[in-house]
Amino acid sequence: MSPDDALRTAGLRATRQRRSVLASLRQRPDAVTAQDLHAELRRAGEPVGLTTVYRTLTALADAGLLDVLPRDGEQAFRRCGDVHHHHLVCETCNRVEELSADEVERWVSDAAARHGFAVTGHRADIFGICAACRAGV
Amino acid sequence: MSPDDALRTAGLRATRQRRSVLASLRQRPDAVTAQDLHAELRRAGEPVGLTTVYRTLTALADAGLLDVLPRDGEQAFRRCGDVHHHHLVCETCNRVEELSADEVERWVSDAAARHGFAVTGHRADIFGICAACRAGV
DNA sequence: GTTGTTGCAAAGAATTTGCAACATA
DNA sequence: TATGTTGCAAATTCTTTGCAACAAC
Repeated sequence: MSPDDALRTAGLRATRQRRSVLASLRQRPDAVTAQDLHAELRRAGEPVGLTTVYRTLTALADAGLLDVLPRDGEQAFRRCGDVHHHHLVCETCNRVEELSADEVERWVSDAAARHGFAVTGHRADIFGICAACRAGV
Repeated sequence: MSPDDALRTAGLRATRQRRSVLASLRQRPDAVTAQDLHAELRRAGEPVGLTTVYRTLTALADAGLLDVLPRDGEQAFRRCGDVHHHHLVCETCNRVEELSADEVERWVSDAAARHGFAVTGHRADIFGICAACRAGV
């Protein structure tokens, strides 16, 4: 999905600021804070008001285009490709890898059905230490 | 695990305030905010300073006894029975049911091994609408 | 042109810290 | 008794809002 498509999906106009925010999010697989993203854009010479960063991230998260994670006292956002969230997270370098998982899909349907739930989404994260970090890189 | 054991595990002394916080957490399956927990304890006639609530929740989360979730702009905490987190969350009433799942355990090991990760933990959440909420209760 | 968006400054909340009195082991 | 804990008030963030200038459709 292109940045402009994403914005359309969220019912937002395509502005320079929002494109910058989306472009930055696309490049990073890990979660980022509004404060950090604001600082990063400023460093990159594409200044966007902190207020706008907050409003854009919140709007995208409301539209279901971003996941929200807690990150010591702050809210961190990360893009989520689709309705299914399967991640492998390194607790040392915070890098995130996407996973695909048929077993999980099946488990989700079965478990929800057993409990009488209508599924709207799911998330499966594995936390660990990646090979590079274990090697001390 | 008893409240006092939990505190010992976290390397904390057993005080009246911390026991109150833990007792309150035990009774609720859903996540709670430091602010809300503080108000609740005050209503229950077991006043604990807001500062202490924050410090206790943070310490327990650091010790791995609590999960931290984002809850619009605030951090919500919920107890997690063990290292495995499998929840069925109703997006309407926010009730949380615990799940067990062998399929998920297997998937976790396999996926991590394929990517060279050393697993430290995992989490699998299913979001949906529970039967009661769908019935309009 | 109409309506949505931006960003500043200010307000509002959440969370943390300093420190003296107090409780636990 | 030695050390960890509490809670108040103050200080620090993080996040939201009011509003006038500006940009997208």
